[in-house]
Amino acid sequence: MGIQERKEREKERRRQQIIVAAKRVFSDKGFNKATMEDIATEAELSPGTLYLYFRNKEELYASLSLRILQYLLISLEHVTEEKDMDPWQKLHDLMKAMFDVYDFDPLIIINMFHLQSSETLKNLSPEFLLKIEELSGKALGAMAKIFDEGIRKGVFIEKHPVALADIFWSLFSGVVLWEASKKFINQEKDYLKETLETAFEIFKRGLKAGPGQN
Amino acid sequence: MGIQERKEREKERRRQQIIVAAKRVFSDKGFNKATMEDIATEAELSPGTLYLYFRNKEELYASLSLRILQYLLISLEHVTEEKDMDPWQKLHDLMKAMFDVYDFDPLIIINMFHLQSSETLKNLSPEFLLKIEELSGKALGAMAKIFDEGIRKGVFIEKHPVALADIFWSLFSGVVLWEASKKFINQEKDYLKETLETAFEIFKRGLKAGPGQN
Amino acid sequence: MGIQERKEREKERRRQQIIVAAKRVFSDKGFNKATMEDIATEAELSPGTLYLYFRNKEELYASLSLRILQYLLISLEHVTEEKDMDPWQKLHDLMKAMFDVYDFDPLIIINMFHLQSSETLKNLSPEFLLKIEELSGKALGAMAKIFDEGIRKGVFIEKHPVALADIFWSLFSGVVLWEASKKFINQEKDYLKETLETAFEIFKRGLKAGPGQN
Amino acid sequence: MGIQERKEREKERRRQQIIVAAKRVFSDKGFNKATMEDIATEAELSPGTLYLYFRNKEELYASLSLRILQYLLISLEHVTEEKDMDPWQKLHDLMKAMFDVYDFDPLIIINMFHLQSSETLKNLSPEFLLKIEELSGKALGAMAKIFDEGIRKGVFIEKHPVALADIFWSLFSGVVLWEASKKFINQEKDYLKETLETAFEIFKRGLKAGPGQN
DNA sequence: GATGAATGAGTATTCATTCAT
DNA sequence: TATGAATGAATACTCATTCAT
Repeated sequence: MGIQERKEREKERRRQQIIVAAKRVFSDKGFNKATMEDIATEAELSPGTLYLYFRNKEELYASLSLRILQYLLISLEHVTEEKDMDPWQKLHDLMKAMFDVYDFDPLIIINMFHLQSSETLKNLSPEFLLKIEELSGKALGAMAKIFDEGIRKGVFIEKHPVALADIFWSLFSGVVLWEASKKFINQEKDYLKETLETAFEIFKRGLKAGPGQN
Repeated sequence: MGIQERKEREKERRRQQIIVAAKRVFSDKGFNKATMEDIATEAELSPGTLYLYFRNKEELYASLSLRILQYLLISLEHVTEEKDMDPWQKLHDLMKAMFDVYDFDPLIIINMFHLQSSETLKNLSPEFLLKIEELSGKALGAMAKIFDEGIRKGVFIEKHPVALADIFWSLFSGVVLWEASKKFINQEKDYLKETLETAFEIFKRGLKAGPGQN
Repeated sequence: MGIQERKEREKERRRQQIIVAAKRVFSDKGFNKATMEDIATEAELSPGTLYLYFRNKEELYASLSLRILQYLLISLEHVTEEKDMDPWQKLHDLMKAMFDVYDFDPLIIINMFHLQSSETLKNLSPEFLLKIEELSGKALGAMAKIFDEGIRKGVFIEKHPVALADIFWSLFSGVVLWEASKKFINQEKDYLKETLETAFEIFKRGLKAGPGQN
Repeated sequence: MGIQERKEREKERRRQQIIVAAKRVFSDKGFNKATMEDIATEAELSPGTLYLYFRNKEELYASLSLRILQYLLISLEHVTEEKDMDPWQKLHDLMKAMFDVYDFDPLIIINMFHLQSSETLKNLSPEFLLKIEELSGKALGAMAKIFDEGIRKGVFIEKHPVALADIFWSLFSGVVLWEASKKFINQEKDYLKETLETAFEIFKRGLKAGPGQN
């Protein structure tokens, strides 16, 4: 049993080693230009070995996104676990969590949007899609819970909490993606965090219960 | 001269014929899985002919996005041309313009995100990047003008108009992309318009000048 | 008949126009890299027109060599026509003729060796091969005649005149080709004429009747 | 170390296996008509494997020439190594070495002229050009050394030894190329060796120090 | 005759994946 | 387990040639 476990841990270590290498290579070259040999070289392994740990290139790629989803989920659970906290404070923490996620790995966030693109999703194995669905479902659910509380307490605008979660996530990911592409077009400096803060402020203001306006 | 002109028009017709075919094929299979032969077949032309009108596959693909950007720009100019219109009304029209764009070609909007991805942008010819930069610059500029007016008239929150334009665009594109990917994960029905309306409402509320809140 | 003739002359003019353009393009890019469109553009004609005057690319290419062979033949006939001239003087004139040919078009001489390569010869139409055979046969024959005279008069070494002509031509073409390739390898200055002179001098000395040596 | 070495030898064996197949196919079809797939089939390998051993088609082709250059160089070194040998004897051995080279691979000599053509040289990688330059430089140098000795000993005509080496090589290669092309034009029998012998005899006679003649 | 738009066969090269060792 | 040599399917792109005008 101890041996079994040690083996399991060893295997997980290898997976991580590969994922770390893959992250570097994919971020550098993008999905198509990155070759399995590049990744193997970066991981100081042989190409064949990668296939002992990942079914194929697409799945290795998707694993990166899974990892950031897991990180996101943990961050979100920290927020939702808190009982009796003011909804505005929770929202504030949620926003902070998103910054954390971005800081954890800005490039892989971009990759995750690539993953979201229908082209990549089409080519994933059903099991993998299921995992992604599960994780992102949980993450969305955690967000929705926060919004739900705020609505029930009468401090957030009365909208469907799931829709609010969707919008919140869309706003975040939209800003990250847009700022990333702006860099290529205009070669601008990195205004992402400022823009994100403004975006979140507007979202917050718009979320506040009370008379709206047309 | 008449002949010159007719030829020019004929040539443009061919370009459109190819673009329409490419749109179908790319939307169906995604950039990588779509082959030039697929597109040629769809356009009822030979592969070689495609290269008489587009330098390469990437540029053909990018042309689709250029087309939607042009459509967007025209829609926006209709809005900005109106003199003496209430900023809220203009914002309302801007939002309507985005719906128009989406209705014009929902799938090609997805393609535009692929275009925005750094991997694609890296492989585009400088001239093309310039065109994209020019068009998206104009579009952003038109949006920024609307926000600028609202700020100067004291009805919009005092933020940098360019940042507001960025956020508005990010929100729109983020929602479209996210809803598109949700379809793959959850196979949900199409809530996009509802979500977009809610998103816009929140944005509008958050934009209103007056005391904000933390 | 006058019309017929004028047409014929007009047609020949076009052929020459194309040949001149082809010469420039082939010399610049080599056979494979040069495209029919390049040549058409250079000749200020359309690609289709080239095919009204030449069956295909190979034959257009071979026509260039035919032209230099014709030039060579004329030069040689000037030499052989002279009656009662000292064989050494004739040999001297023959060598001068080769310099002329080289000066007439150094690059196309290189092309002629390319033509001689089996790859190109394999792909030529039988009629064309026949023309080449005829012309080069005549040229070789003219040379052989010179050597024959020298042998009969007892001033040249007693060898088969055709073999001597072959060797003379081989020496000339070998030096030209070798010097041309040296330019690519060593980027040396152009020693061709000097080398050619030395080569001819040695040949002449070696040709002299009398006791040889092992 | 034993394993390392065995692998190295195995790799070299593969290279040779490919080169041998390439030689057959190129000789048969010429550079352009020969496809990488042809060669792979001939070598009983897959097309992809060729690229594990040669960067591209041009380099595979050039490798054939490199091989004959190496063979030539070794033959020449056998000659130059001999101390205190009569220059005429050395020249005789040099000529014999050229016959050896021709016998070693008559077809590949033809290929070497294709290699020498500027068109091919233009498309070679700098490293490869360097290798060719080095090898042919050494070979020419070895020849020049023989001529230099003969001149210094007063038995050869007083000309620049490098020029003599150039002429010797030009004569040899010119004869081989010309005889090869004659086969296509006249379908003659193979007089090459005879012609070559005569050519060498003339060269030798012309080389002898003493009064020349105009 | 001249055009030049359209053709479509032809191929070098890449790279994810496999499997004998 | 790990290797890495070998595979071979897959495809963008070119360009000689044709033919309707």
